[in-house]
Amino acid sequence: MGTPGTAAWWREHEERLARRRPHTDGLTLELVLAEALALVDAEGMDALTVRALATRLGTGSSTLYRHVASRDELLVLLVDAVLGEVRLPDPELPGRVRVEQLSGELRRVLRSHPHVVPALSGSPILGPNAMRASACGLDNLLAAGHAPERARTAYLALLDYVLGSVAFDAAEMTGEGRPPHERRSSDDVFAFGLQMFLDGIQRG
Amino acid sequence: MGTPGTAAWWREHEERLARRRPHTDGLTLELVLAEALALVDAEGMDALTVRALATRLGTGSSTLYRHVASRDELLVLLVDAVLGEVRLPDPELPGRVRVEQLSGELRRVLRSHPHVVPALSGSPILGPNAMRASACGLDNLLAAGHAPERARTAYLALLDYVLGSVAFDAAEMTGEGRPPHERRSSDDVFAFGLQMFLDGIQRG
DNA sequence: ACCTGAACACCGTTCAAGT
DNA sequence: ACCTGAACACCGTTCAAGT
Repeated sequence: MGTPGTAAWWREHEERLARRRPHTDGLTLELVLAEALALVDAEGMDALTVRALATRLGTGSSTLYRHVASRDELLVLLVDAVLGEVRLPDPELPGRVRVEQLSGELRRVLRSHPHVVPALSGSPILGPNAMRASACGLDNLLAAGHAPERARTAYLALLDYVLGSVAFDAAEMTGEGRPPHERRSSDDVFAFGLQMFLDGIQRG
Repeated sequence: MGTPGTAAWWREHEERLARRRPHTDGLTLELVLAEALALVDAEGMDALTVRALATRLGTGSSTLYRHVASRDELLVLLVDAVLGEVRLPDPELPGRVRVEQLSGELRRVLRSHPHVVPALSGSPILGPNAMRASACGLDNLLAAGHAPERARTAYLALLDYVLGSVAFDAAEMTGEGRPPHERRSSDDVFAFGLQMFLDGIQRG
């Protein structure tokens, strides 16, 4: 079945979903993922054990393996479930505004599930919700007037920046141990970097 | 003793190192970390179990706890050990060149230990080697002519970008499943984003 | 005092036994 | 056929017993 998170794995996973038949236990993959996210949000990633999740769902751990092949697979699905919360910007807006809105929205969603963030760097981000946001991100840069080649490169660089700003929160040194006037809120840092990057590609 | 990776924890850790007395087993923290890094580089982060590391060092797992308080602490120390490989740029060079060189060097070092990268987002990055590179990064931007406030913000944004490019470029869509002419090497993407950002702050 | 074997309380995962 | 209790092979960590 391949490694969870790869493009080939996602293809097989979508197929499996398409031909799934209802389980006789009351569970669905959607319920499992919703409960997993609630558990991670409430108690952190270490608390997401197969056993703890099963208990919250009122079953034994082996039952969960009928919905998910492994804990790794669960994490991959969880990341894409979170990305499903991203709302795409109004396509009537100008390209640069859409770029700003989508970047901010991705950041907002990920920061609302902080314990999921470290899982982002564990495997590729190629699920359906990731691809949906990704296609939008590329479109926005094309709409902003960049040639396809350049738009793609800019999109990838921008994604690295947005994900980096969430994952590292400026490596936590925005503040700690410094006098208040030397602190930057991570929102300020993010907005600054985003503007500098967009200014850079605009005038290139 | 506090959570591994926080500023307070690092302070206590440095104190503890200063007043440590030699162990009668042949082990030192440095040896433990070197072996841990070799193990992670060779077999990945999951292979770094306390037991496996102990076996490689020719002891039992409980012996390691005389050098490291927990596996979490080991990971924090491992990240800083990797950052110790970063070579700082020649201070005679112009500011922008130094910014480019330090960014590229940080990226190079982290990519040479890919299995350590996910651990970067697990805790703050505040160890002595991190701080050394960090001070250099800020200096470079000051030398490039930016006011202190702006230099600090730009430094934090740039760090997010560099770390993001390392943590996520593997994790995504620079290529997989696309025709060759649509692929970008992640080095191209990184260099492009870096130039756009530096152009942006230069003309601001 | 220092070290460490053996034990404790977990964990992800499997599979034979139940329905 | 579907489900799942009980077991397997681990894991990080502790601590009493050894030197």
